Amino acid sequence: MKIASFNINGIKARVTALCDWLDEAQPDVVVLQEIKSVDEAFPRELFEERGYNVETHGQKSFNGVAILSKLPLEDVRRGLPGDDSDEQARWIEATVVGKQALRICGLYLPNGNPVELTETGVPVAGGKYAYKLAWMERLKARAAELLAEEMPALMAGDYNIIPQAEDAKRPEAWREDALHRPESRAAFQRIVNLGFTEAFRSRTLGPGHYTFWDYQAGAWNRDDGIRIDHVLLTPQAADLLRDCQIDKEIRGREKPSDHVPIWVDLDL
DNA sequence: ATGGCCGGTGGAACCGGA
Repeated sequence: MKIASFNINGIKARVTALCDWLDEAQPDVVVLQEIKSVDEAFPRELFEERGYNVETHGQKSFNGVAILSKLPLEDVRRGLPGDDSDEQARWIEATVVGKQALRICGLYLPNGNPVELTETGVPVAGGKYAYKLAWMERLKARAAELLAEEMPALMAGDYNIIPQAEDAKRPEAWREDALHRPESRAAFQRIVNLGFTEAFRSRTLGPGHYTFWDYQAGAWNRDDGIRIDHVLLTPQAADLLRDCQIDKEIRGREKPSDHVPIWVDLDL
């Protein structure tokens, strides 16, 4: 079963590029981020006519996540638990019903910039960096629940985290950035440390593997990228991992997203 | 980070992104 994650940066602008990639890559399941659309405006027919079941969790203008699945989806949940006042659409999960059930979580983790700190180095309450770190605490809590269920499950999406220096072409440029600051990396590592396997790094070592290239300053032409889209597997899912790849060439096409898909192949 | 952008909104600039 091939399961992909793709931050499309706006469904309206990405209809052609997304459908072309779906037709070629033939993923069984895709989690999408930044659909930037309300549920009613999402062009679900385009995917239904390709055999996908469609579940969305959108909002106007920003954020928004979705799941496309060729197999039936059950027990769909929208919104990351832990803060009822959080209005941002960044989390959707569902169970894919096949021979064996697989729980799939799609996430769009907050960017966190600009980083605002008090004189004592504490993130300013109400600021974007504090929101990012608080969101990651909620993610850790949900992640721990997932592990406790002891079933094949994964959390895939745009984590907006550069885990290690080798995950950026120019790591020094990101040292103080919300994507790579020590607090951000530590929060990501704490989640992995609960018992997850980071799919890509479990199979591919070394620098030069990226999932995002900025539209600005010729970043793509310089291969000035960062690796910020990740797939985290529970032990029961990690045991089924056959492959994990980044579809890099997508970035060089017409009207691309600034992210490219990452996918895993699981033996189920 | 950066020389250089892009998408959405709303119908011009501006916000948000990473």
